Amino acid sequence: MPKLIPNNQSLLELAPAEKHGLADEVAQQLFQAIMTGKIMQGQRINEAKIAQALQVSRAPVREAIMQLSKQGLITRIANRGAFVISLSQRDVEEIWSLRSVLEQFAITKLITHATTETFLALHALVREMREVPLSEEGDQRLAALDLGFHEALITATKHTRLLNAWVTLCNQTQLLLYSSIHQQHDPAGITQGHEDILAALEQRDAAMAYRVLEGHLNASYTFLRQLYAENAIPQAS
Amino acid sequence: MPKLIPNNQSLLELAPAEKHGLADEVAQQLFQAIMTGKIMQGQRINEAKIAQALQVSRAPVREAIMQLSKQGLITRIANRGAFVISLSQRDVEEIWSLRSVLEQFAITKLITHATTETFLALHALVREMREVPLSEEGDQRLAALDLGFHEALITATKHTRLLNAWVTLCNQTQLLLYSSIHQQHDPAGITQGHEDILAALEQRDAAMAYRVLEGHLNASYTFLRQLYAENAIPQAS
DNA sequence: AAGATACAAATTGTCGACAATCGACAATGA
DNA sequence: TCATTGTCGATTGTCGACAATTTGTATCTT
Repeated sequence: MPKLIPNNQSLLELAPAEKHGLADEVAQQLFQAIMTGKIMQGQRINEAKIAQALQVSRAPVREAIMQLSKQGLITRIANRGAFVISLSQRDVEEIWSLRSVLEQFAITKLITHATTETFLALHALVREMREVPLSEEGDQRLAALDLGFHEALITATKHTRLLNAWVTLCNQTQLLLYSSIHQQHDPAGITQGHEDILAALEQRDAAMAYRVLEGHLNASYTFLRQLYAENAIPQAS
Repeated sequence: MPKLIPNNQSLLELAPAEKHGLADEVAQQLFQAIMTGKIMQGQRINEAKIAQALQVSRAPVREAIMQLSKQGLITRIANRGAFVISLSQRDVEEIWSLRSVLEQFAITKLITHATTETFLALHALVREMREVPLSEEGDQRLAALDLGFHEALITATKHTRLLNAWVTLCNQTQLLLYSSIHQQHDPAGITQGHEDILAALEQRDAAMAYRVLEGHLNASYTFLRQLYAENAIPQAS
């Protein structure tokens, strides 16, 4: 795959460890294209065109499409092709409600099992968030760090199935945030929310942690709901 | 695909609506082979051999393998092939803990949103369970109905992401039950558990429903733990 | 004998070509 | 005019062959 952008680092380290050669590179390219909005929600993905654009055969493209389908970003319909998922308001409700459940479960586990290394890592993330400048790129970075903090929570539980389920939701969350919103609604509030969650965890205060997490997630959810009300979520097809 | 068993009905109706021709048939065959223990836990899956056995090319076999990988039954490692998942005691703990979380979430939703049709369907399932005879086939059937009841709970929420996440866990649960256990440990207890859950739901008694569900899941979990202690879970490689 | 190296076999990854399928649109008939 | 049917083009599904990678084995070296 000669062409293409050299920038292959994913903002979050959610990339699977498995590497299937070309297919993975294609998958990353598609991933980026979807996340940055180059391929819009609901848009069809043509195997042949992608293959030609990336100078590979259709086989790795098919593989990449199936990978992304596994990650919840693409829907495949038999004999009709692959489409970037298109998220309705109802989908957003599903995503946030399930995320809430999964993250509460993570907190339950961490309340009793969190180690000092976990806290160290989380503190580092919070610190990093504070130093993000207030610009458009900064907001993008902040959104990534936001999800990164939540991912760190999930990862710390060392519950692989929990992580898998969550990552799917995370990808769909990212799709919403990256592709449509280029402006964070309350940077300080997000960072503060993380600090509160972390504090509650360190004090082993489950009830407090639940409450803060709930509020934290609800904030972004209501923000998105409003965007839908304003028809600010672009979609194709 | 000329050969192969005509019996294609899945016990549970978990088969995806998408049909990719040969690939789906191969997937079903593999699914059955894994579930019935013809292919053991941890065993490698050779694309060429499957292709030859089923008289198809490797392409649909690869597709089928990826489908099953998406469903959590197969692990793919780059350049090394696909393997049936092999479940350790820790994995079982993960599966049951996450199932518990997801099903509790389902119950939470149903407490407020369950319709009369939902209750009708659940009652029918319970009734069916009572009529299952006490034989080895009966036990297999009972295990299927058991999961079917839980699936009905999840489906009733109409939360597609919840269902997706749960189905993956359900497949892995089935793998354990079908492939290794041919004897139910407490048929009456299981049926009773379902009745209790249903009753609690109809009375809109959330606390009771949680308690019963928790106990119901814990019973099968401790049963499986014991099987592990007795080394009764066969695995290859 | 233990370890490293080079080769051979087996298996997956990729390719280009062909077949099957679906959707759109034109032709046909009432 | 509307509904039905048939054809065409575009796209996905399948195939067999080849390339790349890994694994196992035999050989060589110390």
